[in-house]
Amino acid sequence: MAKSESSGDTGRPWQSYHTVYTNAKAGMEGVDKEKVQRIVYEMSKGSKYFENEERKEAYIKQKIENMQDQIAKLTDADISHYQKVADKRILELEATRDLTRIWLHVDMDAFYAAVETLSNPSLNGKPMAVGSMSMISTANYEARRFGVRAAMPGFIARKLCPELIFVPVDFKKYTHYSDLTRKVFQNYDPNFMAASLDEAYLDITNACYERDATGGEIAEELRKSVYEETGLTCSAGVGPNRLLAKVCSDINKPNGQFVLPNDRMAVMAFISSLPIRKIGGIGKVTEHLLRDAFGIATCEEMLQNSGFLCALFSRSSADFFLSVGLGLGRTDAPEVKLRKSISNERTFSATDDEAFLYQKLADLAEMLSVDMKKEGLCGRTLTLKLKTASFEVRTRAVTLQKYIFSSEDILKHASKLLKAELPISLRLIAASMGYWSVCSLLTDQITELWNFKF
Amino acid sequence: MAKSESSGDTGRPWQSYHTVYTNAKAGMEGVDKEKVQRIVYEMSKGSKYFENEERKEAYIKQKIENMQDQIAKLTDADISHYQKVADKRILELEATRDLTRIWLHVDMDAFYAAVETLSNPSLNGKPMAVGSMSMISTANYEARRFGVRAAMPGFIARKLCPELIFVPVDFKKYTHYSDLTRKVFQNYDPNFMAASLDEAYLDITNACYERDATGGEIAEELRKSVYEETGLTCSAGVGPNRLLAKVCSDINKPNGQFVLPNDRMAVMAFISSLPIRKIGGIGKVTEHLLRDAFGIATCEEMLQNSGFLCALFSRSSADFFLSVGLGLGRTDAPEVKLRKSISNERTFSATDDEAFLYQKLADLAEMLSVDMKKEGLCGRTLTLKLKTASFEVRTRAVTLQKYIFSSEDILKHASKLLKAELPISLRLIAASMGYWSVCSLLTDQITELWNFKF
DNA sequence: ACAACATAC
DNA sequence: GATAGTATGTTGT
DNA sequence: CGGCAAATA
DNA sequence: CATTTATTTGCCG
Ligand SMILES: Nc1ncnc2c1ncn2[C@H]1C[C@H](O)[C@@H](COP(=O)(O)OP(=O)(O)OP(=O)(O)O)O1
Ligand SMILES: Nc1ncnc2c1ncn2[C@H]1C[C@H](O)[C@@H](COP(=O)(O)OP(=O)(O)OP(=O)(O)O)O1
Ligand SMILES: [Mg+2]
Ligand SMILES: [Mg+2]
Ligand SMILES: [Mg+2]
Ligand SMILES: [Mg+2]
Repeated sequence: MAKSESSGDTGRPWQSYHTVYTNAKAGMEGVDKEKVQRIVYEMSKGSKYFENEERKEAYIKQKIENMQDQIAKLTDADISHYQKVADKRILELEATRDLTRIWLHVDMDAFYAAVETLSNPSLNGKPMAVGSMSMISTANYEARRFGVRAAMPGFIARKLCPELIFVPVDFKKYTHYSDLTRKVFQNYDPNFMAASLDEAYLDITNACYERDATGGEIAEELRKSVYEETGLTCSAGVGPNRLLAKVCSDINKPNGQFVLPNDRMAVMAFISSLPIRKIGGIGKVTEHLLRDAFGIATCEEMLQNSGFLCALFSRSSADFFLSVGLGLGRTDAPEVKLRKSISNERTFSATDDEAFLYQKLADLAEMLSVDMKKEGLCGRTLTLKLKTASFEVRTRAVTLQKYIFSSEDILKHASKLLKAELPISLRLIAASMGYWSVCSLLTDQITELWNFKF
Repeated sequence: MAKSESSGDTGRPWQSYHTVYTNAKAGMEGVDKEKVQRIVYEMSKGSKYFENEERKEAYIKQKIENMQDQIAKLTDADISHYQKVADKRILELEATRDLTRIWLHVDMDAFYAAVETLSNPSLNGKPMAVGSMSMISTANYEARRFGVRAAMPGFIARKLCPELIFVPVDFKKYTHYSDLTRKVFQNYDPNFMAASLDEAYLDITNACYERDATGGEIAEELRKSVYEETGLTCSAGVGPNRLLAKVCSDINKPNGQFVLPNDRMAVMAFISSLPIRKIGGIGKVTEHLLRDAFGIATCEEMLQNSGFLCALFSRSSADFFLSVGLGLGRTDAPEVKLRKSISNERTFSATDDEAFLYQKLADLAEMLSVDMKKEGLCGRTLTLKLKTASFEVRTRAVTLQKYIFSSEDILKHASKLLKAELPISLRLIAASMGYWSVCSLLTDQITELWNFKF
């Protein structure tokens, strides 16, 4: 037992430090991953952040071990029972398969960085990152060759690439260009679903029919049009559902596309050897958990372990894993969706100075109130989020009788929540409001009331 | 019964919340007391502090009712008995009246604030308070016009006066200026009695004789001299004893003086309509108690109720009340007085973290030990004072066989006292030492021992 | 309803 | 010297 | 002696 | 958000 899997003890400690940004991503092909990993580890080691990551890793390891124990405890009877459940469920899911729609996922290439390069063409060809010494939002492909990645702190990125140019984040620019891309998307699907500033899902079934074009042709045309309107390149994926389209858009990034035909065999072949981590919704923790507890690394292995998955996960999780194994995804028309929460947060250098913390909270309350007023929102649940000096995250919430939106009300209740945690040394505070069912949009009277103040 | 005194139920709840700083004081003449009272109430309402104040008020009310019951139970025989006791005692006290000495009480005007204004003349004319958002030690007269007062928390003061400037406490400055004033006092009475950093009692009988001057003239001269030496103004009261002199010094504050002649008729006239609260030693509770239980509001009413006072109070309290009615006070030469205790205390945000509380106690023990060494003191009674999260105050004491002074000894015994209270959530800890009769000054050997450390 | 996690951009 | 900000969904209590 | 309350600057 | 600190005195059990 102790003989196998003895890596980690043998003098390469960096191999066990995993971060979001030490992962495969488009543009990382020729990178010396070992070297990047080592530098990231050296720069992180000993920091409060690192220590917290270690605690988290230990917690996850524990969780995996618990799951292994549970698996070991399953009787043969259990196993055959859950296998039946799984098989039945697979049939039900299979029955929902819809190969009648053609979905396209489009994702801009190195979006913020590309926009900044348009604004300042002298950046062209040079390794560049958008963000600060503390945090990078994205990097262009030149920088990615050095291992520089979104979500990597700038000071580590600079170590990987000393000539790296830093450009501060400027949201106004990105929303402007985002709007331009969306004008293009509109032409192919008036009901397209924006997933973020730089990506969208389009149901191009009608577009293909109307223009008598294949999905691939539509994708070419759309990408060309986006480039003409914005000067920016993007990548596209075409497939029978949104989940697959998204996977496809990443395959030939940057400035490429990939089409998965609406054919069950093609889908199953595509899926079979696909690493589960490529699927949207499966992140670092789920990847490790499924690998270490079940030996699952590819999507087809989801199906091979379907009984165990049904035995150990909730209905909704098991359904998700099985549909991943089947290459299923949503094909339904996007519904109009209202936001469910609104928040803001700020990081500062850790302190237990209560006057300082209160002032931060007051600032957040004020900003939050302004944002709520801009959208005419009124909420009932207030959540205070705190990150301690040691990176531990806590949330504290209250649900009120009344719907509120003024900074005074927010501050009043948030203060109480904060007070209950004092004394405490913090590096971040967030204020968030939510829980408006429908009725909670600002009533006209209240709107008047605060308009009066302006 | 229910008809009279129905205030408090009728929508003005703030009228029943009394604090030390909602009281008459020099400089509060043009203040809208109702408004101040209301704001103080609004800012306090709902806090832990407020809730504790309510408990205390309820307790006092109970005490007053008990006293009323006792009064009601007095038989005619009791009454005439105690009246005789009182009359006799009044004669005895009257016999001690000494009109041969002239006492002067001098009290600096807005002392800390005035010193801070000397250090930073740009503060001149602006409302300013010395202290923090939690507690104000004093305020200048500009601030007092807004209702800002010593012992008022800063955050309430800011509500009363948004432009209020806060200056942190700086004791070194105040002792320096205090020393300067005392050099002046010395010239008028080499044995003057310092009552605090900013006030003193002087027996100016000799000074008047030597300079062939009246008390008023001496007071003028002294005040002028203090101003010349320090740049600070003060107020003075002159009278036949210390108690009266102190009352007088407040009458024409700031930068004023008042002389009460050494004449029995003048004293009785002065005393007659004087509110008892003006007398040093009669505070909020005694004022309410005497008013609500006996109907006593002025000093002369002390004499009119002398029988009841003797019936219901201890000998020493009754004597004090009667002498107040007679305008008597101490005229004897000040004896050298040794301090009887030495203590320090610290408030922090309430916690039940035992490691934290222990650390606080260790800090206090260390500070206390240092202070004791500075004065060469050694004590035998150690008192631990605790204030719970709900502002309840507790004290726990031990008297030891040995006299101690080292931080280790203090901590050792204080820890035991604290441990016995755990678990507990505290907002303040104090350590105090006392009980050295005479012998308790540091013996030479011990002195050597700790000198060795320096 | 609340709190902690996981995930994504 | 330095590890973000905004939003959503799931799980367990 | 020990605990609490009141008072003051 | 936030209601001090240091000392003395008196009462009660
Ligand atoms: N932690 C983060 N991870 C990814 N993107 C982030 C992050 N924080 C902010 N962003 C912003 C910057 C990106 O330009 C934008 C779009 O993200 P994403 O599409 O994942 O990467 P990208 O467009 O920069 O590069 P590419 O899509 O070519 O891999 O979102
Ligand atoms: N409650 C308190 N807590 C702490 N320090 C105080 C308190 N009250 C007064 N002090 C300090 C600050 C004062 O300047 C100093 C002298 O007090 P005091 O003579 O009563 O007031 P004052 O000198 O500030 O104004 P004035 O005498 O003009 O009314 O003692
Ligand atoms: Mg992108
Ligand atoms: Mg994207
Ligand atoms: Mg004074
Ligand atoms: Mg004074």
